Amino acid sequence: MERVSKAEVPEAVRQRAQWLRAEIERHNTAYYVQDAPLIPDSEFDRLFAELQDLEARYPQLASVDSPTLRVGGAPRSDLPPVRHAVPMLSLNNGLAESDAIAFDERVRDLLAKAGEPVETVTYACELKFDGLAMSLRYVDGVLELAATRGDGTVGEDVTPNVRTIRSVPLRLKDCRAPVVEVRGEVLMYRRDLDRLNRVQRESGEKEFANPRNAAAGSLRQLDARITARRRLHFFAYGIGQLQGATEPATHSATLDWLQQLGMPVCEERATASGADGLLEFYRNAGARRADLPYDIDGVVYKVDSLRAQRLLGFVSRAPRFALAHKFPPQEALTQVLDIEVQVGRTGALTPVARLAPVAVGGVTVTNATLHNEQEVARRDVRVGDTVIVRRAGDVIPEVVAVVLERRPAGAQPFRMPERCPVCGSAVERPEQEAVSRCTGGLFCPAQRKQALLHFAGRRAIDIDGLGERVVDQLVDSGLVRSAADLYRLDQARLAALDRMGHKSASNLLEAIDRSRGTTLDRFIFALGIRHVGEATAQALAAHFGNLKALLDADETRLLEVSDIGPVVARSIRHFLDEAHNREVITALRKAGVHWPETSGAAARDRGRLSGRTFVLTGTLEGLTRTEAADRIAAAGGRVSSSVSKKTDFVVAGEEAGTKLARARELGVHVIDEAELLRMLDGSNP
DNA sequence: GCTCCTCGAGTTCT
DNA sequence: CTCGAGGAGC
Repeated sequence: MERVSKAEVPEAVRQRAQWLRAEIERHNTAYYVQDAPLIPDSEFDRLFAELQDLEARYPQLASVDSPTLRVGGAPRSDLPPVRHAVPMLSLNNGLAESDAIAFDERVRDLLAKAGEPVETVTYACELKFDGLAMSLRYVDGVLELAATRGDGTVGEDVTPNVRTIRSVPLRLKDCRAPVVEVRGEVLMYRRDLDRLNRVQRESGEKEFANPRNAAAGSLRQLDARITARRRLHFFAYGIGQLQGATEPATHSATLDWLQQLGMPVCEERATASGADGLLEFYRNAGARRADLPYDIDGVVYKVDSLRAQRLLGFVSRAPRFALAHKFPPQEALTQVLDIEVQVGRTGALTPVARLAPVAVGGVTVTNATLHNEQEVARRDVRVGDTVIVRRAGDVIPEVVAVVLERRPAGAQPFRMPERCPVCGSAVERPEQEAVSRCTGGLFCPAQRKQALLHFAGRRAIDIDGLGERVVDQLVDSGLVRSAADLYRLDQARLAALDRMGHKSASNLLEAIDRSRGTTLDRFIFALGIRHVGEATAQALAAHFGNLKALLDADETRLLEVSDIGPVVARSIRHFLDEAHNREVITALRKAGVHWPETSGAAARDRGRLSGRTFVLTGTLEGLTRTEAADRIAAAGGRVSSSVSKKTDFVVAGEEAGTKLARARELGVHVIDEAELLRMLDGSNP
């Protein structure tokens, strides 16, 4: 045997630990004291985990003042402090499924060591809300004190504010216990946050980055009337101090009891057996996540038996009987490598942030739109900045905020170029409009390319295989200048292009040929007239019946079409008066593009769905959305894009989103795909 | 003149 | 999917 000297702590490690401590303290202050987090939770958790890991490997590093031994920061001074009778602890975190499995193993291990082995542990599973932890003290059944968690020992008195939350009972039902402290979470529903942020934006106040900050900011208002205007919710998930009553024997029974007392308890809870049960709950919650009206950042497992909980006890800052199993972060930090300006079909210039690739919510994000100049200015995003990127319930990533303190020296504010980055034409921004536009028109290659892509689009002329790559090549090589040129392409010239084999060339030619047979509304839509989208194109086609009537119509005639007003009429007339556009239309017809024509308003709705308005949402099984829309239209029905009182039916498929929710709100009839098919078949008009 | 309803346009990634 | 703005109805 040999004596092993105490492991030296390398200097680099010591310095890293010191830096981590300072950094964590700083963020704690920002988060708890200033209500203004500098970095996303996921980033904070990562720093915290790294420090914990270092301290575990080099125990000499652990000091009494290490932030790993504390729960949070100091309470803000302008609200009265409250000392919790029973401390409010935080939970250990896990991200991977293996963390849940390890948790279950550890629990069984410890219970066995404590002399009470259990084969399969029963757990109470709940959602982990993205809100603010709160303790409500009821004395003789009456709400007497409401306090935030603060640092876990001392929080802040926010009683007047909490009284304004409608779901918090001011008096418990049939409660004989002299003192009950209810622990739970205050949170804000997503739609209420959106509403609040709109108000903040309009009044020039700062917006809240997420529901938790909004809840915290709202609760800490010194004027409770402001809190009352912000719609907050409360869910109870446990008990602190309890006098004059015995706590039920299991955690799930405690929640039932709280519910009987009139406390709001989230219905999304269950008991689960063993690690498999935990993972099932986790996956289930993950799938339901987008449907919930509030944000959750994971789930919580607690050993259900209170007796077992007591045996397991606590480590320094968290109970051993509970685990917070988090979802992959929806927010991440990354760097803005560049801000590029894209040119759209109408010449609109859109600044886009090129980002260092970063994983958010399961995908790698490299781009995020910055919408327009005002938007960039509002967030003051600059090249070189470190930014918080979020992929919320929806799919499209957005830059939430800039981490100002990581801005490199000399970073320049973004300026919209005065000349189009593609064609060099002047850029104009009409007074009072948000978007800047390239004035180059079809002279600008970018606009020409976008116009071609629009023309070839699925909902327009529908040329399969004519994507961005091919259009780029066709335009750059000078083969194609307008949509009409597409119909003059031949095998030899196509195959001469890069990465265009014989097979794909003939496929494309075939698709172009197929597209010759179309309908008038698709043709009108394909032209890409400003302010004329699918619906307006359909209205025009139905009203005029043939192309000549449309070409000959003056503004007054156009105004007779429903849904067409002065702005749209002028835009159509302007487009059709342009010699170039007339030439392209003529050339297209000469090239054999054709459609059935009628003499005018003859084709009146006679279908069995005539007069009915439909809205499609979610993924249908047998039909694509486009097919369903076409068939409804063919039967005389109308397909609209948003749900309102005037909607007759909402057709909901899998993973239906906000439209379904709105339909329920308005009491609009919701049907499924099978029912739609029955209506189309006519068995049930 | 105000308000609600719809449509158009722009956008990400697999 | 969301925002902004055009259209229509009150």
